[in-house]
Amino acid sequence: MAWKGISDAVIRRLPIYLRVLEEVRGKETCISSHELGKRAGVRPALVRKDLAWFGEFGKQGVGYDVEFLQDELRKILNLDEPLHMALVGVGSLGHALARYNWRRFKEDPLFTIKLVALFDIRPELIGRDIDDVPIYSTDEIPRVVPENDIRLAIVTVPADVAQEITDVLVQAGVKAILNFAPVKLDVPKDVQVANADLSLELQRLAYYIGAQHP
Amino acid sequence: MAWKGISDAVIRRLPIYLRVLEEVRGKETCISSHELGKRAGVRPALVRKDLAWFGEFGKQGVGYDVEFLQDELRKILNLDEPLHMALVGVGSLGHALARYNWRRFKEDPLFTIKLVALFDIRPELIGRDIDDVPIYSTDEIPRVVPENDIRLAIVTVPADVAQEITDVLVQAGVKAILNFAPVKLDVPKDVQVANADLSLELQRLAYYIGAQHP
DNA sequence: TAGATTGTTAATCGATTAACAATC
DNA sequence: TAGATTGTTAATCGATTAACAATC
Repeated sequence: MAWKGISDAVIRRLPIYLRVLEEVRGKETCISSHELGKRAGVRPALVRKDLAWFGEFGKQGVGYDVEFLQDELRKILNLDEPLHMALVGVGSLGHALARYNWRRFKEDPLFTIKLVALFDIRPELIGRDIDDVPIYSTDEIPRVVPENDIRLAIVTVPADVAQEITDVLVQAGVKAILNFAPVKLDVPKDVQVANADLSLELQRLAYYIGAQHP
Repeated sequence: MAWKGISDAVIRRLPIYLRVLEEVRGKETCISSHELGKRAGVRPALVRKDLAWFGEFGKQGVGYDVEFLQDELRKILNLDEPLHMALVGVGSLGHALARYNWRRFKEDPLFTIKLVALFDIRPELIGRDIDDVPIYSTDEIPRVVPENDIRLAIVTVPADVAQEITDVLVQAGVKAILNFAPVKLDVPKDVQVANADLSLELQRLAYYIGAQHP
């Protein structure tokens, strides 16, 4: 689905709501913005405002139908159909994430993000697979990405080649990147990057240590 | 060091500035807010405002002394002295992060966050080590954490035990947690949590796929 | 019906940006 | 000195919260 001009702050909360709905599903058929907010760590007014951007999903005096809202949120987030993902850089972190994602996908039928290709530069890895996901040469990105309709990629390559790999991925049609390399990636405006920069997070956390910060 | 009431939005940018300074160091002795901002992806006015919270580090007409500013930022972030960290949950992700962090620490003398203990529940792992960092039983957290002055922890345990482990860590004196488990952790106000929730990030990215979002 | 809860508007809060006097 | 750039104030922008009429 496609909405325009909705703030990323809103979009970030939708997957959190989705997680709460998944927890609640089966136990309750209906949930109020108050309850949903409490479990998500968000004020009820903000829950209602967030949802109202996309439609009128609730009933006054009652709340939101859990399954209905879940379906709607999944449509909004493009999680109602399989989404093909690649991972570039099968080092120890890449390897771990490949296995992690695969397990997630196997266990949860609602997790539609499917890892379909791995890429690495090392010849000894190419042609092998991890949990049935094949490892290709990075040279093959321009062929394999379009062929498999891959739109999403995880980047776990060393910092010094991250930009280069990103350019190739974007050129091949990737629209969103989860970046673990400690670099700010330059991408066209129609490509989204989420940074999972562990060093930055750890350095930030360090600030809150040592003193009695409230 | 201890400052009060400074927004987390500001703190999050300091490690980014620090990274830029590290890149520039040796090449330039001085850097302007304009140049620092350009490399960090932040407007110059905001760079100056961020730094001004902590002191007057610049010189009019000149800019900021690179090494001096680096030192100051490192003091502010508590990165001027070693900081001991633990990792709980030596699964494939935990294992990868343990190796990653260790390498980072070895290679970069300025990276002072030191991984000193690993914890897991599986008997076959206990007593072994990863790159010389010993694996203890999770039962040992209450003893090992204070003994090693561990203030920071990475949590890579399954979701259903993450809260329980967190409670034990906090009880033992941990002040900041980098959480990879897909759960919202409840902690006292004086403990900071940074979430590295990959599922949430991937689901967010999914939103930006499929339509021509600007 | 009476109580509860939505969707929405207006008020508040906080963060970013623009502008500029001070000064190196 | 003249040009450049800081630290800081005021203006703007955007996001959150509070309040409430509508209505199930």
